[in-house]
Amino acid sequence: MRRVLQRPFFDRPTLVVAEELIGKFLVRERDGVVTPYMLTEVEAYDGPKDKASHAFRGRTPRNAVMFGPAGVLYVYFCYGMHHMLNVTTGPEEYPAAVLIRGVQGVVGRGRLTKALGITRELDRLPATKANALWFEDRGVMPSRAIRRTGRIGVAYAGPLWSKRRYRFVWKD
DNA sequence: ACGATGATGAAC
DNA sequence: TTCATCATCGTA
Repeated sequence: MRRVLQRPFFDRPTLVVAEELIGKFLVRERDGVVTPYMLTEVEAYDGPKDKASHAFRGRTPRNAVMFGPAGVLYVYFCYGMHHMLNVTTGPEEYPAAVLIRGVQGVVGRGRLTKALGITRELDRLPATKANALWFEDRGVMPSRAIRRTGRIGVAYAGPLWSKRRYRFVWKD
């Protein structure tokens, strides 16, 4: 079984998409080489009231893609040296996305994008076509023991938002 | 614990 | 046009 995840998968509540992405595969094609990576760590950024989300202060040129349709890549540059990879979720006009924090063998968002060669060239590209970067269901059963924790690196948003268990990690 | 390093967005 | 901030990481 090998199925490219389509818009209906992403066009659901962000927390549902985030949890279900664990155990799915992020597939990267570079120079004709296709490499699958099983997703092990993600975070949800959910709606205009989420103080930790880029969308909290409304639509800007950078975050506009979060307000668009689901299943689109959102890649941005942070701390002057790291690229962050997200995929948009939920209906149009509702700003939400899932941050990809780790895959099997590569932990950490900055490291992940560096290892897979992900830059803003991929920003705003659809994640639903088998081209450059996409997601697949390869039939791996999601672990029943997915761990849920607060999100990392968002203390500035205050305890209410940083402690919400919007982070999903494969049980290992 | 802290510096690197630059895009971003808000203020002026 | 400035300026503080930042969904981080490596070194100490």
